[in-house]
Amino acid sequence: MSAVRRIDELAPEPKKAEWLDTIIKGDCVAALDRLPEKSVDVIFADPPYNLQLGGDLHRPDQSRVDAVDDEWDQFDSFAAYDAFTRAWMLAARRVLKPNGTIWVIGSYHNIFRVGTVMQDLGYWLLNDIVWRKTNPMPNFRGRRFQNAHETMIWASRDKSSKSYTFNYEALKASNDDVQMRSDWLFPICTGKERLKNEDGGKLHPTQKPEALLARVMMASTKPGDVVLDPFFGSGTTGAVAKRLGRHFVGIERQDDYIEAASARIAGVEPLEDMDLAQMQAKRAAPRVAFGSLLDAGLMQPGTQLHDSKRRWSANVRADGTIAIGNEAGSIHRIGARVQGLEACNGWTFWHFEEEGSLKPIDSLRQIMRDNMQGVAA
Amino acid sequence: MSAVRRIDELAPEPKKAEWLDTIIKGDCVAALDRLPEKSVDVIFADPPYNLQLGGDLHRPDQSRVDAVDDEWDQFDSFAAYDAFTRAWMLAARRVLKPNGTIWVIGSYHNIFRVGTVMQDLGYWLLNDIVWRKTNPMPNFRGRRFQNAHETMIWASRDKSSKSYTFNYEALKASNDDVQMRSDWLFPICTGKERLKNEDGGKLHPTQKPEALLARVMMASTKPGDVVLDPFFGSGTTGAVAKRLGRHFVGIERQDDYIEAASARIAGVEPLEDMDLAQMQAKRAAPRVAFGSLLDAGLMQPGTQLHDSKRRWSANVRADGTIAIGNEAGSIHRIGARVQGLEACNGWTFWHFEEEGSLKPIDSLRQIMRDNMQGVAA
DNA sequence: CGCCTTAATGAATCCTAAA
DNA sequence: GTTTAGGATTCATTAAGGC
Repeated sequence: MSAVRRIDELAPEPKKAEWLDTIIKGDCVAALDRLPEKSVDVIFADPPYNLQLGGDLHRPDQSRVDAVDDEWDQFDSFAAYDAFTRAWMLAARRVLKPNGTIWVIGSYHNIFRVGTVMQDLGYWLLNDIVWRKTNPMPNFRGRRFQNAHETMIWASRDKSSKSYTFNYEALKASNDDVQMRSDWLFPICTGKERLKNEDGGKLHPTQKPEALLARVMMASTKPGDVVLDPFFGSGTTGAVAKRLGRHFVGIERQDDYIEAASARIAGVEPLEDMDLAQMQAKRAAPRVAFGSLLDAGLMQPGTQLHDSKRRWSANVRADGTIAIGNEAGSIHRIGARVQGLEACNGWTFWHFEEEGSLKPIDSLRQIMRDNMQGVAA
Repeated sequence: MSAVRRIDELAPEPKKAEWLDTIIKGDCVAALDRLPEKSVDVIFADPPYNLQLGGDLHRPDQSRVDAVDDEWDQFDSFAAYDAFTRAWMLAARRVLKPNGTIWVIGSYHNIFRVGTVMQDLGYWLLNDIVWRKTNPMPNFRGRRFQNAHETMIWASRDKSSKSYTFNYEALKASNDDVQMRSDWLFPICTGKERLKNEDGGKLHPTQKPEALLARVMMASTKPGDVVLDPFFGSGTTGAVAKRLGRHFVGIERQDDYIEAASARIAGVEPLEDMDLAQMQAKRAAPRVAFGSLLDAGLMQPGTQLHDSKRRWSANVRADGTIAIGNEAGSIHRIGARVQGLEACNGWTFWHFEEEGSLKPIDSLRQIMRDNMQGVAA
């Protein structure tokens, strides 16, 4: 059980080892401003949305808002919340790697303002995810629908960042081989998982279930990634990150939360590397050129290739192209041309004859890849 | 079958009989400005989503996705979209009765801006409702979660309006005697319900299902109420209003939509009063994904799975896949692979050890389903 | 007519490494 | 920064066509 370090005052330009897997005490904007730019892979944020933010609310003109003053009107309070949101989101964006992504969770009270600010700051929305609660609090007055969900926004740092982490294949495999949808079903955090205070009451009003964070991290991070939570609270982000072999950084203002989160995370046992291994994505598999099948002797020049229904046939040539009559080109281009399509995956389109039946040439590529295993790229 | 009147130029200060159950041609702000203030009970609005699509998108079979690229969905910037939204929402608010409510539907492209504008204008948000689609379009490139829902915002005119219509008891009775949640499950609009153009293609790119509108009206209107739709389109709001014994007003710019909506509504037969009560929600059998067993703590990463005769063993990984050596995949794919089969039901094939005997993992699925009782899948 | 196979399609911000 | 080319990617439902 390794203790969790706490940082009361982060030094300017700190080394990574100083802040990794720590909880930083303080205001989230001030702490974020001390962290190096482009240093975290994913941010998970559960910002407050009640307007009593302990005097931290400032109007856009920097005048301070008294959060319990009934006199300021609705517009003032929304503007103050927007300014607060803009401030921490801007600071968070500086810290995020160019291909990093951010998750923000909220309810209808604040999520629309959060989403608007995100778009205005240049974040590029990837999905909005609905957390459907199996056991939500009932509506007691019977004047509205039971508020049975919360909303998460998942966004990349920029419109142009395309290489963000998304473990599509693993998510699909874990979901009975159909792609993961934007609506997730989880129970709210109760029972032994819920941290209690000395009175036996709940320590934190909005502790999120670990299962929710686990799916977030399994979807959008790799083992060893750094996950930052600027509103650390009870430390769910840290606990799940540690269990899943990810690094965390938490920022939190309240001492009681920091203490509880530290103890909680210290008690977490990380999973074995073997259990954390990532399912190999096809698009990440080593590139195999069709010509290399000839080099390896798995395919001979002059072999006839056919599509699965033998509508078309092509001839393999010694230079790694295939030809139909006078037309020659890659397995992909010729496959596309015969079908009159823009594109075609030649590996799955073309087949060769073996023992009387047609087998896709992709099976030969698999043999190539198996042979390459253990050979440095 | 009563014809639907069309109004090309609404007179100033028109009598109610002039505009009730009509379709007004023109820009929605101009038309709204002609209607009397505080004259409609509920507004349902399906504004442009500002989709901001890039190039073409193709399905894996290379067919092209017919995208929403209509002129009315093009905006130069978020600011332009905000201005458009503020204008029509302000005009709509003048027309709404003090105890009236408004529904606005959108996706993550626009709904955050819509919600922000609503709050800024003084609308008081009552719920955000998630329309979960049973049959959404997949994500074809595997780069995001399948976008499987849209969001509706339900709001009253003012924070102070308390006497808005909400048929709590009727909804609860129609929902197996549990209160209606904020997540609703409906199929998208297809089949015979979908209006077609002369070419047999879809008449309108975003026609909403009648079931969705029916629940909206059953929840928030009384028979005889007036429902206004400022983006009338194919006239779903009018068709459902007429069927449910409510009045409608539609505003629409395009002649072809007005004509189709008129014919559609003229063919609607209003329900008998008696039948109005029994609008029932459809429930689906809950589908359980293997990964959700891990989420729920019923299965731990690192657990060994075996077939019933212990010929093969596999290791459960944290991402919800299982692995034998280097090969990882879903319970179904790995089960199929070890047997050399095309397919396999992993739920019945794989077992785990408990108290010395092997139990199928399907028994854990049953526990999940029991826990999920009452929550539509 | 029924049964089985194939095709079509829906509010979509949907690729990426190498040259 | 650009362009080029390899080659990876889909779920539920309706409707039409074949036999």
